[in-house]
Amino acid sequence: MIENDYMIKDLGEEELLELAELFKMFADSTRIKILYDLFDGEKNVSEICEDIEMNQSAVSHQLKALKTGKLIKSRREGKAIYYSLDDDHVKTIIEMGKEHIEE
Amino acid sequence: MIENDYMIKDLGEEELLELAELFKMFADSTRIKILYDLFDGEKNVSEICEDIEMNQSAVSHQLKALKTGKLIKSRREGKAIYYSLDDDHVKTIIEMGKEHIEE
DNA sequence: TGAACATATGCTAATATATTCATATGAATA
DNA sequence: TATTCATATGAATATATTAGCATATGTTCA
Repeated sequence: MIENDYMIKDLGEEELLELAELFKMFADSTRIKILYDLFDGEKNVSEICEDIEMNQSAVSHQLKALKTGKLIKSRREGKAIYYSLDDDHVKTIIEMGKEHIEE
Repeated sequence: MIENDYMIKDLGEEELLELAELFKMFADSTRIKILYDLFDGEKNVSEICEDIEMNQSAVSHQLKALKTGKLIKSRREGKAIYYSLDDDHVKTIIEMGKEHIEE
């Protein structure tokens, strides 16, 4: 075993840092509202703003964070840009969280 | 449907806020190291400090956060206090995150 | 090409969060 | 009961994060 002390199992320090980064994406109310809003499917920025009742700038900033975090993807259609979930795990992770708080 | 716009599905605003709070617990490297350390089972504060290489005060502060968030529980044994995971979902949630980053 | 629309982005102020230090608490034992 | 060991806690500081404003970019269409 040529691992660090607390890496006896599967995850090393780097992976744990990556995990923390991932969970940060879910750890903000604006971002989780956006993600949850996209459970429905693709939506453009204006739709998202209306749905979650946040202004365009705040939403755009968080969309960027989510995209950087690879949780959503985008495509342009004319003037609008449509966002959608980029990973099945997003739903699963939120579902797990949901089960936790429901107890 | 007497719900808000973006509450068409199962989760309302309050629950989404709660979810964000929950994911905050996993969104810090010190906390996730602690949680992962406890995958092994019960450990006291000193052991955790050694395992994750953080000083006692920082660890204690984060243990308190995790306990307030109901993710861990504690019991005293003499001078030492032993912490352990308080919920099966903790493992599941981390596992889901792990699967995400492994792709 | 220039106005109008949709979205992105740089900057800033407000706020939140984590770590550290110093010290307090609580339990064991000499 | 005084000391030591294990842990918790309050305060201060450093750092990160967020939202909002102003403006830039890219697209459509008259």
